[in-house]
Amino acid sequence: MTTTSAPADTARARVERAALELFASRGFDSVPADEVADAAGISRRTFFRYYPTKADAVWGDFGAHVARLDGLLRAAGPGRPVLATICAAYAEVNDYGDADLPVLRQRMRLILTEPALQAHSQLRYAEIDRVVAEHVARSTGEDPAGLLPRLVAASTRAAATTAFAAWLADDGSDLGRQLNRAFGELAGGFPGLGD
Amino acid sequence: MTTTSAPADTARARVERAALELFASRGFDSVPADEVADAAGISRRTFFRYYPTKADAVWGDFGAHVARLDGLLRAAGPGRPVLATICAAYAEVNDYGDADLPVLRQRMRLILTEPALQAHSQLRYAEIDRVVAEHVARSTGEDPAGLLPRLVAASTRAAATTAFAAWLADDGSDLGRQLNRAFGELAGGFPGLGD
DNA sequence: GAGGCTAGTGGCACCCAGTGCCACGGAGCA
DNA sequence: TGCTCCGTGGCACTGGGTGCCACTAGCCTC
Repeated sequence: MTTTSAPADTARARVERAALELFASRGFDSVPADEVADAAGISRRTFFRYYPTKADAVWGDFGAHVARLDGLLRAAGPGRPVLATICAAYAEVNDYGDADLPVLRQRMRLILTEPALQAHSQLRYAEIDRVVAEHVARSTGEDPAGLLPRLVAASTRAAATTAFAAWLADDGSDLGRQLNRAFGELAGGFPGLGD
Repeated sequence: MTTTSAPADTARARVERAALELFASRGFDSVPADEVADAAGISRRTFFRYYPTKADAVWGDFGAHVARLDGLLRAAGPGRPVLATICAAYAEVNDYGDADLPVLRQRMRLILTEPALQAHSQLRYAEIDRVVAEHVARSTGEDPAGLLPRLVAASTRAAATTAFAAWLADDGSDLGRQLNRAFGELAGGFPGLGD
């Protein structure tokens, strides 16, 4: 869940790199925003102009990420199997080159383990859920605020984050494979649980 | 998701009531902790001894809630259908008398709509997920940190919060019924989506 | 009953996230 | 040269959260 691999030595990118590095080595709560700003060569005030909260610096250009997901879902159009489409879209949006994987791991490790970032993530996930729920609504003709679209959005997102956690816990594994496994279980209604 | 109906005019309970009332009427961010403390007749310092964060005041005694869920799941024991057990446990833990429903609505409306509380909720949900994942692990003999237990915990929780949202949006509806609907869809693997 | 221990409380000072306001400086243009 | 405009930095302020200390009420012991 990040931006492209464009090296781009913009101030924004420097902030993001400094944030990941500092937070990963010393913990999110132990590094004041001032220090990240210093490391990136800007003032604290400017830091908060680039990223509205300290947590946002970890997420990079997440808006573009959501927009990309939205584009893929809209492109898939209705009529195709919904869960499979969502899974494929998640996989494609999170398909990074080998060079970018370490950064992705660092980012996701922070987001999944640091409590403050874990909390913040809910707000970001809500953006994803909105986009996914709209796709389900388009596919089924329901109201995006109805139970089914919301439920599909929330549980596919649960599948995605679980896949991320599993990928993170296993150094050798492939993210796409974990996503497929998780979505497979979900789509099957969890067979083997005895219901 | 709250404590029992015990009226209990303890300072803790007064804080909780004042918090719900003030936050509901003026918004979570617009009410400083000082004011909640004042309204409950205690100092700001003492407020933060009762509740470690301002957000926690909204949740009441959530630890007891989680403990109750854990107890129900352990009591159900392995061998029973897992999703059905989880659904029943969620339903039972959230089965309030008519007198307490308005408070529950107020609480859940805050948690589901106020961004700061939405973010904070993730930390609370993590406690639930832990308990549910352990139950799945007991039932299947897997590692609680494995993909399936985590996935079941995350997606059942997604079902539960979605059910809450639907219940909240529809004044007349019954929470238990919404939970059953959501869990039914989940357990069926979302038929009718064309996968 | 006096002294002492303890738990709950309040006050104070501090750190830090985030924000509004203003001042500065450089780029572009007339 | 003067103008505007934009990005930046500094400053001060609000508010969440915490560590520290002082006070008090109860309770226990001698």
